[in-house]
Amino acid sequence: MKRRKRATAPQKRNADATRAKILQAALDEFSERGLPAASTDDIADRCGVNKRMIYYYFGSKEGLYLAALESVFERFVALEREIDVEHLEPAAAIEAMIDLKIDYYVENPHFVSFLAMENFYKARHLRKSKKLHMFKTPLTEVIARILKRGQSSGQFRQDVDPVDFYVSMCALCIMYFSNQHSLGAIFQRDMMSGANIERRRRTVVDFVLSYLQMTDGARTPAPGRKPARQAALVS
Amino acid sequence: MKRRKRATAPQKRNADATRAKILQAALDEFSERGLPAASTDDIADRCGVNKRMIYYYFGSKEGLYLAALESVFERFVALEREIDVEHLEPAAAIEAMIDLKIDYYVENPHFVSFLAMENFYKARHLRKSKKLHMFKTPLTEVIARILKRGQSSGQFRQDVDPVDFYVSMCALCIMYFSNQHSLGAIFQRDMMSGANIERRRRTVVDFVLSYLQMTDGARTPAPGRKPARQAALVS
DNA sequence: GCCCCAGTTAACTCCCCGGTTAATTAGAGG
DNA sequence: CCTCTAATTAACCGGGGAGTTAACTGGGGC
Repeated sequence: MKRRKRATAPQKRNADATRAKILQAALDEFSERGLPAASTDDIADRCGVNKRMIYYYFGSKEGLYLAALESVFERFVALEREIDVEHLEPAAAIEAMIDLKIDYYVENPHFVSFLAMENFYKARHLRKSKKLHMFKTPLTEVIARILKRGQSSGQFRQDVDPVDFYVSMCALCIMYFSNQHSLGAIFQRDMMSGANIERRRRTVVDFVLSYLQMTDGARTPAPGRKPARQAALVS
Repeated sequence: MKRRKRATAPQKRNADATRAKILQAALDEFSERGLPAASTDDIADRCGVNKRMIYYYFGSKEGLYLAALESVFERFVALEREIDVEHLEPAAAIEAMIDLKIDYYVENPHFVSFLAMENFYKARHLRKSKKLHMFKTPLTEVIARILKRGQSSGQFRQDVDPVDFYVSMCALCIMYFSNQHSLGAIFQRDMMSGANIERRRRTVVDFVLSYLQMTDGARTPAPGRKPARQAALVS
């Protein structure tokens, strides 16, 4: 009799529920303390599961970390895949994407933490992930289409590389959150107050649309612009 | 006879040299492995100094980390303090600041690492620093002056908050480097190739100047812009 | 030439933590 | 009701790493 399937009160002997509880606890622990400082004992305590279960389901601490990392990225990319802005005016579509990103960062600090952590460790684990190919953000293609629409209607400039543009948009959105603590400490501001977040949102939209709507070549070139200094660069 | 002062071959019994060697090793170790994974034994080995010396000079692993963090920030702020762009045209001055930042990030990955690490740990150590007040970047004032010049000559838009603007400029510059590994893995690009860095430099300058030179109100407002959603925000 | 202490050393302690062993039990299938 | 296995548990192990102890020494001051 498999009367109770799962989803009711998860008591004893429920593989999926146990796995899920561990994963959630890992998400919390890793994003709070970081990979090296996180302890498997604490993760087990957090979710009231025997430590051995971590090794039973995830093999090792690193295996658990990788699973947590993947789950965070999967959810993020899934959201970006859902967005539908094809029916919007190009400028409104760009704005909608910025809103999506900022809202996501506000509501999912776990993602911001994992991204920062993973970059600190040179994306060692991300690169190892078999799901890496799934993490290529679908937004670059959405952006490419929006840009094309905006360009053919004459609203947007012509010389925009979608990936490069995506990085810029992303930078304007995420850095405020990923660096909120140093910025907050140095400028003595509460970066997470509603008013400040809204101000940020407006600035980002303003920046991005200014760039896109700037007529090609209209920008005053700085006089005496020195050529790119390749010599100073590594590799 | 204090014949050899220091700076020649630093052999035995040289407090300053020992302290400096430890600090340098700490810089390397912490930025490579992170605060929790860094080991005092390894730091001692790295610079050929007895582990006890770390405790003699810095009190604890955390004390050493704080000293390293402060030294990294001090050097960064010192550089920003040195820059002189008052003689340049406003647009060229902005460009010079962007160049300064990008060059610095390219040449000082330690700074990028420490900044990311410190933010991951919610700026816990930075906030504890007695030198925190020294880390308020002098660039915001420089920026304020440049903006004023650009505004009175009619080249720049009027409604720009210096701190907000600084954050945006900084975001466009640093995120490319702080997130180089995840971006590189996902987009399969070598973010640190000379050509890609130069492309980045041009894009950032383009973004920032487009924003500043955008005539107030010239930007097409997106139709149907929904009002700011305060409700969705935390606190 | 001697004293004294800042600077240096090796050896040690203790505990935390990742991972393992082996025994135990819930419950599905026959 | 019995069996067999997936799931769960407690107890244990070994290594690494932060921090300490106490002995020692180079060299400046007198």
